[in-house]
Amino acid sequence: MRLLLVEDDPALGPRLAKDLKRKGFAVDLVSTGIDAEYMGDEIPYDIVILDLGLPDLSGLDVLKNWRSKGNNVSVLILTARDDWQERVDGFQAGADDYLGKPFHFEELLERINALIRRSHVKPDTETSGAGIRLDDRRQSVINQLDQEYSLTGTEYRLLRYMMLHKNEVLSKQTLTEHIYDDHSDKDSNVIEVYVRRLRKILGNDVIQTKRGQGYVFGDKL
Amino acid sequence: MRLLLVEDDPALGPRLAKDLKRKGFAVDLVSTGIDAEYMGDEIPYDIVILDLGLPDLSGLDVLKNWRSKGNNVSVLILTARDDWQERVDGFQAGADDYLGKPFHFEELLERINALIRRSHVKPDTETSGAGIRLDDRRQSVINQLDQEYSLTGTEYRLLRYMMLHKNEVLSKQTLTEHIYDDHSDKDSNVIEVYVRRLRKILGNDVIQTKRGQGYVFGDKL
DNA sequence: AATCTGTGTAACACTTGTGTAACAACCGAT
DNA sequence: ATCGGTTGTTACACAAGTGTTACACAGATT
Repeated sequence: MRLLLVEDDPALGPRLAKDLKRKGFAVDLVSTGIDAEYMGDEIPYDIVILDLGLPDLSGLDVLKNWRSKGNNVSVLILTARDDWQERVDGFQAGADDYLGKPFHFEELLERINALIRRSHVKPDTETSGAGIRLDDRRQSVINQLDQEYSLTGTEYRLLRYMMLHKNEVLSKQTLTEHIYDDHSDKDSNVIEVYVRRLRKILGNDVIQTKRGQGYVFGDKL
Repeated sequence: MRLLLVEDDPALGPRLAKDLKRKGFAVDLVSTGIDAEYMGDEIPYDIVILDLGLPDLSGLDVLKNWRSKGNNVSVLILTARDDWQERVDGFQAGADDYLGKPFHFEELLERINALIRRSHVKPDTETSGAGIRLDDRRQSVINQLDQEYSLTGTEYRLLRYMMLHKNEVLSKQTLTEHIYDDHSDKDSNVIEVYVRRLRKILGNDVIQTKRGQGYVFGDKL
C-alpha cells in the first residue's frame, strides 16, 4: 500500500513515516501543500494522510483541488484544531475520515486500514482468498493447509496488495509502484523474485502468470 | 481496439503507449499534429487520445479538421492546461471527453473504456454474447459450460473486438487493422489461426465463417 | 565485532505466445 | 464431378517473457 503523508511538524512527520513503514506501507512524506498536491497528481496512492496546518496552501485546498480534478484517492485528515466546523468543512471538501491530534498511533492505523478496506471493496474483498488468510497484525499468512508462515516486509506488502486486488491482472510496474516508495523501476526482476518466494510459501496455484501482462491472485482457472 | 495516441512529451508518450498495449490496445504513437491528422485520415481507429500541446498544429485544429471531413472517431482530449475555457473549446470542437494532466492511468483507462462502450452501443452491447462472458479484469473468458479459460494477449484482443461488434461481418483485414498496430497485412493466415484457437476454447458455434467476406461473432443462425 | 536476516541483482535455464508454413478439407461455381 | 480459391488444422521456430538459483550487500541483532 502506497501512502502519502502530508505533515509539516518536523518531529511528528518522520516518526509517523517510520512507524507506518514498519507496518508495511510504502510511505512518501512531504511537508508542504504544493508538494502534496504535486505528488498526489503524479502517483496513484492508496491513501493520503493530510495535515491541515501547512505553511503554504491549506490542506483543505489541496484536497479540493484534487477532487476537482477527479482524483478520488482516500484521504484521512489530521489536524490539531479539533473543532466541529472544520470537521464539516473537511468532509465537504471530500475527506473520507478525520482524526484530531493528539491521537494514538493504533487508532490512526485502524482508521487507515478501515479506509483501505472500504475503498477496495468491490463486492467482497477481504484479505482472504484462494484458501489463504492474511494476518495483518502479525504480518503472517496461513495457507490452505493451516500452516502459518511469517512474512518479511516486502513479501507482506506484495501479497497484501495482490489480495486486495484479487482477480485482477496487475502489471509488474503497477505492483512496483504500490510496494515501493520511490524506486525508479528500471529493469529489475524484483517482482518476479518475490512472486517466486510467495509461491514457495503458498503453493503455485495461488498466483497465476499472465504472460506479457502481469500476475493475478485468485482461485485457479 | 486500435488506438491513436497523440502526445509529444518524449517521456510520457512511450510510457503511456506501453501501458495501453499491456491493457490490450493496439497503439500507434505520433508526436505531431500533421502526423496525427494523417494517421487519423488513413486508419479507422476505435479511439484517439489527443494532446493539445503539440509543436506544429494545435490538437484542436486537428480535431476540427477531422470533424469537418466527417471523421467521427471518439476523441479524448488530454492537456496540461486545465482551464475551463479550453474545456469548452474542446467539446465544441467535437471532443468526446476531456482529461487534464496530470492524471492517473487508471482514470484514463476507465474513460477510454467508457468511450469505447458508448460508441459501440447498438441496443445492448456488453462484453457478453452467445453464452460467452469476457472478464476484462482477468483477461479471461467463461464459456457456455461455465468453464473459465485464460486468454493470451492476442486471443483477448481478437475476441474483445469481435464481441463488441457481434452479429457483424468482420473481414480479416478489418480484424487485422484493429488488433495489430502496424502489421503490413500481406499474405498471412494469422486471423484464421487465432479464430481456430478461439473456437477451440469457445466451441465452434460462436464464430461463423462468411466465406469470402469474413467472420461473425454471435448466436447461430 | 560477529552474525543473521532481509533485500535486490545478476546470470542462466526454461516456458510460452506468436506468427509462418505446409498441407488438408471445404465450398461454390462452372 | 472437377477445379480454383478460400478456410481449417497442425506442427514448428523463434524471441520475448518468466522462473530459478546463488550471491553480495546493508542494516539489525547479539
